Amino acid sequence: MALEIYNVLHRAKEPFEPLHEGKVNMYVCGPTVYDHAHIGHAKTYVSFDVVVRYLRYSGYDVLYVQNLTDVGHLLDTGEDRILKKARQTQAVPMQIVETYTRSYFEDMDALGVVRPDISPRASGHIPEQIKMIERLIEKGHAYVSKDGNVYFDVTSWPSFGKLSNRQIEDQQAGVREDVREDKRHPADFALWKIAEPEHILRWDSPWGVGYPGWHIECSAMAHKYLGTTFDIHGGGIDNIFPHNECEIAQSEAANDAEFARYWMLVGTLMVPDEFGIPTKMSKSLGNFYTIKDALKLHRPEVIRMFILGAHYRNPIVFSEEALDAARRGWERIYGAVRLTREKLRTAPEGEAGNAFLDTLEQARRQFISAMDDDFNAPGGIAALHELTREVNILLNGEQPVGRAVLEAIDQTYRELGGQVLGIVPEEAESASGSAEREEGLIRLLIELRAQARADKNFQLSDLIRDRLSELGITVEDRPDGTVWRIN
RNA sequence: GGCGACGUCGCCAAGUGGCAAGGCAAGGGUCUGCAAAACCCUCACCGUGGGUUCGAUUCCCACCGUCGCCUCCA
Repeated sequence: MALEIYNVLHRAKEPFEPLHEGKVNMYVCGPTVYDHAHIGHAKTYVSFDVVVRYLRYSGYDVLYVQNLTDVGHLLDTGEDRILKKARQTQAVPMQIVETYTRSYFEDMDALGVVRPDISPRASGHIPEQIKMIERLIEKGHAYVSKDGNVYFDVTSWPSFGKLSNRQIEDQQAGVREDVREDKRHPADFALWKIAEPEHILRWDSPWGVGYPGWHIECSAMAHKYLGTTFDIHGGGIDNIFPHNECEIAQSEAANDAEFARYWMLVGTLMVPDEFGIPTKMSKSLGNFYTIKDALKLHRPEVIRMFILGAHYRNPIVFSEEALDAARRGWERIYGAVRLTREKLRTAPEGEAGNAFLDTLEQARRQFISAMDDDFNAPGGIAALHELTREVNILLNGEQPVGRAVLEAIDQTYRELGGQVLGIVPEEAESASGSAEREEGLIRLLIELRAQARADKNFQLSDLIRDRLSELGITVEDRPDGTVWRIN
């Protein structure tokens, strides 16, 4: 079966057929860089990371663009998020942007999220945005208000609302309307705003000194780097309205062409509130848990395992217990990988045990069939778990296993668990000078302990094991020797 | 009020018109000097009520419940 994607645009799974064979152009809405990223962001970007990795694994040439919003994203009060943070910390706006952009990449790198090919910033694409706004005005889809702001005229675009299936007249008009608004229709949205004196993030434009609306950046930058029509647009489901909807309307109105062909939206990460009711994790609610904090307690692979344990479209509820369960499941898989690599150190040459290659092939097929089904990562992980049982049986059994088979096992884990899902580390632990020395010392202690065990001096052998355990090193005795790992 | 998603074993979570993956936890074994790990065994009739069908957890309707969005949020 070939790849199918659930297209939010049509609320159905559809065979994936890129515009240009073998090539995928993809855009994902990135973060607003005014604070550290939290694990809700991790869910979205790890999810799309796996999408990109799997597409590449499947042989597609992917161009992945993910923007950074650094201007125009306003608060209820009308204040720009970036400016507010700058005022609070007595910094200039671009310092804030730089600080949190670096923080964002630091977190994503730590989580093993492959960087987008292009990470365009809104503030770096003001001319492109102005140009698009001009086109919209020319075509009669936007107007300059009496206060000098430019708005998109939703009544000029009948298909407005097609992604979220909303009829503008059905919405409760004025629910959160700004009383100062000078729009023709409550649903009209800002393309360009005239800057108040204190609004120092400002640019010249045909309509006066001001700044772009939030939505126009994605349309302008997607157009610049991916063309008028591209394959996949991704983001969090919480931005389906108004943001994604506005992107579609203004892009299709300006370019006379379909915007994105497949829309993929990721379910929200929730966190229990004080009463235990799941609530969306968000910066504004203040109930967020930063990626940096999560990484202090958990390995990146475990955080990925937690996120990928549910299908990307579904919401997940965050808790330490859930992360803990993910950790145990991950340890099971990684334990088999480690055992494989340990055996590889001393494996005999040859094809012994090569009947196992069928099992590997079957696991790969199962994995691919899950991932081809709208990137069903939980199904992919299940395939890995089932493989892991077979690997454990093989490696703990009596039959000799040759190097060829061990290498094939390792390779399967590297590709499916490493390359695609990013939950299997490349190498055990890094081999820096001090790490090598540490490893040597641990092996020395294990040798001494083996001697103590041979002498039935269990008091000493247990002492060594206990003291190593206190240092975070677990020792396991196997029939063919002792293995160890750092917790 | 409108739009959308969801409700599957103690917990997490896939899935299918024809006897319900996987993980965690739990109980019982095997192995071990003792552990640990691993392996084996045990552990669900799919929110409620209707309907369609030879047959529904899977399709349709209603209801109950939960969440998201309705111009701050990945």
